[in-house]
Amino acid sequence: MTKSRINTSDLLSGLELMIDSYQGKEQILGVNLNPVIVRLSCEEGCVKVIEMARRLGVTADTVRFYTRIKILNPTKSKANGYREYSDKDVNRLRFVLSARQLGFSVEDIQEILAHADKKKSPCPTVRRLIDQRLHETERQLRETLKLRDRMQQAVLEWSQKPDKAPTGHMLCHLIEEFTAEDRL
Amino acid sequence: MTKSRINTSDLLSGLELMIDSYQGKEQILGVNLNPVIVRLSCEEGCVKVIEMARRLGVTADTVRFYTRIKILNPTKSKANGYREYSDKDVNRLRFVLSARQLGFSVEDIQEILAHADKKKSPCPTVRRLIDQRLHETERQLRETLKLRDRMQQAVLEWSQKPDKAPTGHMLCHLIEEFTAEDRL
DNA sequence: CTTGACCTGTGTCTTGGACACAGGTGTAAG
DNA sequence: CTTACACCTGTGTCCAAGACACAGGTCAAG
Repeated sequence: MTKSRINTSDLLSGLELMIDSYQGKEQILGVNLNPVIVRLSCEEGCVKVIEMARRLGVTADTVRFYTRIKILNPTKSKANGYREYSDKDVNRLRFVLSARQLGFSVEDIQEILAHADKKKSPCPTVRRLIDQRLHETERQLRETLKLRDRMQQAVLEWSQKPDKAPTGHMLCHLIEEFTAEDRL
Repeated sequence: MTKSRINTSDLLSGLELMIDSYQGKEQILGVNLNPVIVRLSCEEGCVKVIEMARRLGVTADTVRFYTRIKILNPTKSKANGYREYSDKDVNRLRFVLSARQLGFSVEDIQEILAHADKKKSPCPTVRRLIDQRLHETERQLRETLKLRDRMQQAVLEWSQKPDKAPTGHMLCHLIEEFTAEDRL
């Protein structure tokens, strides 16, 4: 992210970003931005990996990852073999990231997208899956909570205790005495 | 765990378990159990993988795992190459499991044991590490809490909404409408 | 002798990317 | 034209803490 000088690509990126935020308001501005957009992209609605990542605030590796596992299916430039992501791909990735924010696993998302791609409503699947994931998250939450309480209790008790060297049957009295009294 | 018939090994296991719980109380019983214990074990204080696992309530794979990464260092029977765990190893594994319960990573535990094995007090390390892990656990807890709240909110809102088929620019209106209104 | 339980070492799988590497491409500057 | 550099490609490996698999050896009971 350290830019010592401004290059054309950066300028175009910034311009695209501005255009993004004005999309749907062309009539307000009194201009049609589409020609500009088209001029900016390499061929036709082409977005390459880094652009894609920047637009959605993730790393290029994340975009490559979702491409690798076929959640994203960009076309390939005949000229140089570069991946070309369409506006639909951008939307699709946005969807994937939203779903991840809701606790769906990547596998869940593949299942959901499989329904949507067959024009069938993914909603029943979505409702079923979030119930599962919510239960798991709640269990996870309870466990993490208990772990934190144990850890806090340990820190508290240990603050009253001195350091000691290990003995024949005691490796660390802090840990061993804590769990001993903890269990009973 | 399905035992259709009782074999010698099971009997011995049960006996050892009983003996375990009576350790240190031989004078009360008026008998010295040591000869019995020695008779039960294969050679001298030998405990094999499954015995080890059973005693501490973990799987044999866990015992093998800690052996593989050198946290446990059993001797090897010259006769058949079986690992032989000593009472010290049992203690050591108990320590490891206690430390895991307190949120230490396996790597942490290796560091702690390295100190103890050099007869140096592991306590300063233990205190430093639990501070780190506690902070991480608290961050984790906050994140899981936020995730759960998002998920609960989604389930709540979705209960009022119908299923819909995907459209050209909408893959699943539940997810996309939720995050759209969520972000603003 | 066979059966079945147990043992060994080694390798692979899990999540959601992150990182590395070898080699190709596009473009701006010297 | 060359060079430098940013970007692209595919592939492979890594993370944590075990779980699981597999091929082959060992041992006691029937």
